[in-house]
Order: sequence, then structure tokens, then C-alpha cells
Amino acid sequence: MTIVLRSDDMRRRNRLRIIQIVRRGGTVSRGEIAQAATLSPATVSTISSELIVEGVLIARSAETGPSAGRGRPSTSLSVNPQFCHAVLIILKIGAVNVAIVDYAGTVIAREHFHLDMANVTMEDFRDTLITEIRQTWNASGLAAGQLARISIGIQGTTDIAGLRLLRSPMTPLTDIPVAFWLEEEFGVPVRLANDCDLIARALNWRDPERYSDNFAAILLAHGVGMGLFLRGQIINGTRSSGTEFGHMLHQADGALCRCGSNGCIEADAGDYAITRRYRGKPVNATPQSHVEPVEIIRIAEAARAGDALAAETFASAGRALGTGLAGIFALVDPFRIAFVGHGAAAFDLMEPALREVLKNSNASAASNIPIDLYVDEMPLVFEGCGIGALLEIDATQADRVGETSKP
Amino acid sequence: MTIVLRSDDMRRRNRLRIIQIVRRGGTVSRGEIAQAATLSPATVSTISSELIVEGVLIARSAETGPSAGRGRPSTSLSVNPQFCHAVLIILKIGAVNVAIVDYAGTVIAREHFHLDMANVTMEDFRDTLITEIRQTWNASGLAAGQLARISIGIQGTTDIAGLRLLRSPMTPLTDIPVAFWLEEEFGVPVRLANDCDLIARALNWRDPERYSDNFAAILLAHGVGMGLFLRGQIINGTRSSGTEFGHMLHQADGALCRCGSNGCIEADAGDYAITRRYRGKPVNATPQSHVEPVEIIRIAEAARAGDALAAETFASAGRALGTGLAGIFALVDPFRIAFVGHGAAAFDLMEPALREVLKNSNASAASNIPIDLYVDEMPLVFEGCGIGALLEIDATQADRVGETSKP
DNA sequence: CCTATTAATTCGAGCCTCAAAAAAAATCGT
DNA sequence: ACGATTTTTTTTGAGGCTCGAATTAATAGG
Repeated sequence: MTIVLRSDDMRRRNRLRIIQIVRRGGTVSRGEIAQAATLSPATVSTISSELIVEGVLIARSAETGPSAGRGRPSTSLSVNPQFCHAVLIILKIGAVNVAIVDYAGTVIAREHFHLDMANVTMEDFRDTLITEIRQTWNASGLAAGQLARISIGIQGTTDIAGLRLLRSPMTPLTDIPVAFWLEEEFGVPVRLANDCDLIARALNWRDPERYSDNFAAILLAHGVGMGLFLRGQIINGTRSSGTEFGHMLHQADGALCRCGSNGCIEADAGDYAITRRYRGKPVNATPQSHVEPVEIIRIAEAARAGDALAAETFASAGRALGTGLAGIFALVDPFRIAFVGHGAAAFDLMEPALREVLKNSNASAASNIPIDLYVDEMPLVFEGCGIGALLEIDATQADRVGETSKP
Repeated sequence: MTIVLRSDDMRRRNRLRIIQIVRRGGTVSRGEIAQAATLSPATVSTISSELIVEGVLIARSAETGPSAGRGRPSTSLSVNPQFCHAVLIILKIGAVNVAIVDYAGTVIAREHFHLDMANVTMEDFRDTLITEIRQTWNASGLAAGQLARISIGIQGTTDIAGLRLLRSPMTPLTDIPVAFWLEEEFGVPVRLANDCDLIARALNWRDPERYSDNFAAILLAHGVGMGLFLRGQIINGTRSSGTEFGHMLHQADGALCRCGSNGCIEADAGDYAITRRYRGKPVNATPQSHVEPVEIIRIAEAARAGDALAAETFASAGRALGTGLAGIFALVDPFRIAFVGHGAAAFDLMEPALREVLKNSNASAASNIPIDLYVDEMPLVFEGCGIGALLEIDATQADRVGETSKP
């Protein structure tokens, strides 16, 4: 009865630790959990049976099959897929992707809608979102109580709490209270996150060896964005989210950027910058509002076929990116970079110039940082959005300590 | 007897919390501690009497004097100055400052030695340091067992653990294992830290309201350095310490920097950059190795008296600083800056240009960030070094839970 | 069918925090 | 002067939590 507020801290943290070990491991025995969490078997036994009663975990008894030797076989624990579900929404230019994942992360449903955010009112946007979520949810046949959370990935910056979409290249609307709308409508926590942050989170989850403490994911698309991990934590603004890497100044009085400034990295490395330069337009020409990814690929092919202007265009992009990175590497030591998005398909053309700039910078050791490429960004954005939602649910559930006795 | 390794986590953290509340408060009653720590009076009573037995805290009984009304008067607790002492060392160009502080932070002794680090061997450096520490310690009359820690502030970068001085503008030596030397000699933990980080730490300690989660201290001296706090934590390299703000590139093919690169912020804003430009030398001229601070002050006075070249020199420095800051503010939202060092005495001359650059950057909201000035950096470096050492000792002491029963 | 072996649970001890009660140490009022 | 009042601190007992050790469960091998 007495709700102890502080001293259950230990139990809360151990609950979370166990949930996350199981989530990462997929199916693990109690003994393995004990080892991974450096807890005693006794404690793991107590907590995990609580979590099973709560429905968070399930024991998949003798599924091991052909047994593994003598002795009592271990029973594997897994996250219970049916515990709850999350709705994921990825807003892209012109499109809304809605997905439903179960508590184990499996995609249950997925819908694609068209939406021209460039020409839409606040009210329409709100109503459209709600309608499309409802439609997807209803089609899935899940009960309303099964919805635990809504997570949204967007291009643009949100407030630090992830409740409002402050501004986005997708729309002239600003300060859109998306999370409030949906929380009111669906009665569950709703959070927005920047797509680049989600990509970084996905990489961190997929391959924690490679993408652990310090790394960045750079999205090369129409614009240039960055998701940055330092010391294992996503770094974003102090008042708003999103590291605006694309808008770091790399050249005074440089090319004209979408944002109205001159000399942003994006203004030399974004899609519109590539086409602008390749078509011989002046660097101050108004940026195109949209470029088909194919065009970039085509220009890359031209460059590889010996087109000097195309080659120089990508080299210029590489220098812009390198200059920006050099600036960051002056503040924190060089780290691994993942280039993501269709621009990554042309990275071979940017790489020499990029590394050359790094080599000539103060942090010349940065010139041989490891770089990985992921051309298709959508799977990563989805995955990051999903894992983010699930980890938040885990934390919520870990907090609900001592509720086993009731139901 | 059974040394519990994990489950004492709670007690350990509460011990630390109490020590730090007392350290910050100076003299606080148990009741006030309970409130500040959101612990019950019972717990505070137990822990604080333990800490008194250990000698960490002392009860200063009825020192309140003329009483404060009815009821049992509260007894104030303070950090016990005699609990232990720390040696602080600040290495400046040509000089070694050694100080001894007691556990309450009071400076007990302070010595100043000359040392030309530019022309010294590893062995000489080691022997000199040890001799000077010994000399200062012996003169203080303290017992050997009273030494708990040695903290060292330096210009330059250290490894992430603060054990080695990787490189410093003060000396051609590199990778100097300073901490190992002194730990071996004195048998206590030794840590090195970058002077700018120490300045930032000092500001954070002095005025946590103003300098809390996100701010930077920028040292304007011969070079330009930065101590950066993000989310309440010092940010420095992932493999080495020190944010090399001064070596961020702000202009491709710009002025020649000490480091050999071109276009570093320092190469337009450091002392040597000011004198170089004011004396009409080309921006590629080899940097002076030392500039008397008075010279900078004199050039500033000339600028204020109407000297156009002097004014432009400082404006140029302001632009360099502004460009660097704009880059950082693209990654994390704008925050408060403290300019420290004799360069801050000329900040009025740099400010318009600096704010102008910020205003024209993508993060134009950054143009009115609050800026504070501290012309004399040494008190801040010392304070930061001292509080850093004491907080580390606190943490060590908090770990020694359950040792009350023995002595 | 019994034994060896490994996994998981149960049990009791030892900490830790907390609320409530008790003790301590002042002032106030008559 | 001295008990009543007030405020702070300590003591006491209860309830949680984790852990080691003992116990129970579940399998393979002979």
C-alpha cells in the first residue's frame, strides 16, 4: 500500500536491466540473465517471475529441441510479443508511413499514405494523422488497450521533449503540437524524433560493437542531417532536437542554402546542390525544392564514366562534408561515420576529397576514420523508431514495480 | 565481513549525496540535508553520524550564536578541513604553481617556481615536479598521510583518463606519463586536466544557476581553448581530453596557426594573431612563440582611441570566434559563453563582429547569447583544479561504505 | 530405475530506508 | 524558577531488496 518513492530504485533498475537483456538477447535463460546482469540467480528468479506474471516476458519452455546435454534444461525467456503494441509513423516528403509493431519488435502492419505537407493546414494535418492511425490500427484487429505508445520520425527539429515539431523542410507550418494532438486522441505517450537520430539509434541497436559510444550517422539526401552519439548518448540541441550538421558553415559567402544562409554544408552536399552545380547554375541559384534520387545516381554514373564536372561536383560535396567533420573532430576526437541515404551511393566520388580535407586539418589523424555506407535509409529510420518506442515502454514498465500483487 | 559489492549502491550514493550537499552548503543542519537530498531525517542521521566518525564531516555544535527562536537548535555540519589535503599544480608557460588545499577547499600553502618546459628532458621534468611538490608539502608541516590526491591543470591535451600529457604548446615533449610518475612517488591518485576544462568546472561550481547544463568557457590567451559543458557534463575528446576549439577551421586557406594548419580560429584570435596582424605582417608569418599580455591591452587601447587597423584586428578575431561558435550552435542550441583570460579585456572590440557573424548564421537566434567576461583566468583555473580534486576525493570516500566499525 | 548433473526456486540473513515514537535541547510564559 | 512548548535529532520497528546456501525440478546416461 505504501508507495515507496525512492528506495525501490534498485528494484526498478534491476527490472529494467533484465527486460533489456532479454530484449537484446531475444531468448535467454535465467542463468544467462544472471550472468549478464551480474545479479544472483535468486534475484533474477524473483524478478523474472514477476515480469512473467505481468505479461512482459514469457517462458518458452522446452523449445530448445534436441537438448543440450545432461541436467535440467534451461527455460528460455523472451519478450512477450502480445504484451502491447506501438504505432510508428515516419513522415517523409509527400508521404506518411504508418506501422504497428508488437512488443517484440515484429512489424504487424504497415500502411502508406500520400500527404502533401507543403500545402496543408494545422487542422488538416492533425485530422489526417489521426484518421490514418485509426485506419491502420483498426485494420490490424488489435484491441484498443493494446496500444502503448506512438513514436514519430520526421525530418526537422522538435523541441527537446519530442512533443512539438518546431520546423521541418517538409512544411511551412511551425511549432506543430503533434504529440499533444495524438496523446489527447489516443491516450498514450507520443514522441517525435529526428530521422537522423533514429538512424543512429538503429545502428547502435543493430551493431553495438561497431556503433557504441561515439559515432555519427550522416544522412545524405535532399538535405544533410546528422545523428550524433557521444559517450553512448544521442547529442542534440539543448532546447531543441537535431544536430543541424547540414547547416554548419563551411565556407564564408559560399553557396546558397535552402535555409537562406550561404556556405552551409548542405548547400554543397545536398541533392539540390549537386544538381545545381552539375547543371552549371550559379551557386546562388535558388535551390530546387525536390530532386529525384535517380538524378543523383545518374550524375554519379557520369562522374565514374569520366565526366569532369560531375566528378568535381561530388568532390566539392566531399570537401564540404570533410570541413564540417573536421570542425567536430576538433572538439571531440575522430570517430566512426555512417553515411546513409541515396547520397551514400555516390560516396566513392566524395571520399577522396573528404579524406583529403581531414588530412589537412588540425586533426589529421581523422583522415582514416572508418566509414560505412547504407544507401537505403528507410529500414534504419523504421528500426530506430521502433526500438526507441520499445525501449521507452520498457522503462515505463520497469517503473511499475510492485504491481504484481493486484491483477 | 562479507564485502557486498553491488547492493550497497544505494548507501554509497546517499553518502556521496550528503557529502556534496554539505560541501556546497558550507554549513548545513541535518534537517536541511534531509530536505535537499529528499531523504528521511532518520537516514540522514545515520549516515551523517557515520561520516562524522570517519572524520569526513564535523559537527559544529552551538556556533549559531544568538539562536534562532524556540526549539532544539540545529547543529551545523561541515566538511572537516583536516580530513585530508590535496596538492594542486598549475603548469603555465615558464612556471609551476603548487598549492595545498585542505578538505574544505581552503588554500593552505602556495608556491611559485620557474620552469622552462620548452627546454627540459623527461627526467628533469619529472624530478623537478617531485622536488617542488615535496618542498611545498614539507614546508606546510603536514603529515605524509594527510595527502589524498594530486590534481594538475595544464595547457594541452591529456589522455581520456587524465594520466598522460599527450601534447602541450608549452613543451616539445609528448606523451608524458606525469600521473604515473607522481602516483609512484607519492602513492595517491594523480590526475591531469586541461586548463579550460578547469575554468568551466570552476564556473559551474561558483555559480551553478548561471553555469549549469550547457555553457562554454573560452580562454583567450596566446592560444584559444574551450571548456564545454553539455547536459551538465564536461565534453571532451573520446580518446583524449580537451576540446580544441582554437583549431576549428573557420576559413579555408586562412592565417597560419601555431599548429601548422591554416585558417584555425586561433590563427585569427590568439595573442600572436593579434600582434601579427596589427604589426602588418602577412597572415602566413610564423607565429611568435610568446606575446606579453600587455601588448594586447595596448593594441586594444589603440583601437578604442580610433586606430582603424587595431579595430579591424579585433573585429577579425571576433569573426573567427563567431564562426567557430556558429558551427557549434548548429550542432547544439546556443548557450551561454564565458570569455576568460586577458583577451577578454578586449572583448568589447570583438563583440560586434562576433554577434554579427552569429546573426548571419543559420542559428541566428544565437546572436544574443549571454556572454560573461573574466579577465583573470588563474583564480578560475585554481578553483576548478581544487574543486575537481575534492569532488574526486568525496567520491572515493563515499565508496568506502561500511568501514565505520573498524577504526 | 537409479544416479549424476544442471537449472531454478525457496529460505533466512543482512542491509538499507522510512515512518513513527522517543529523546534532547532550547525558549516562552507565568 | 520551572513546567509547557517547540524544534531538531536519534532510536525503534517494519518492510523491501539482494544474496548465499539449501532445496527442488528436470533431464541424460548407465
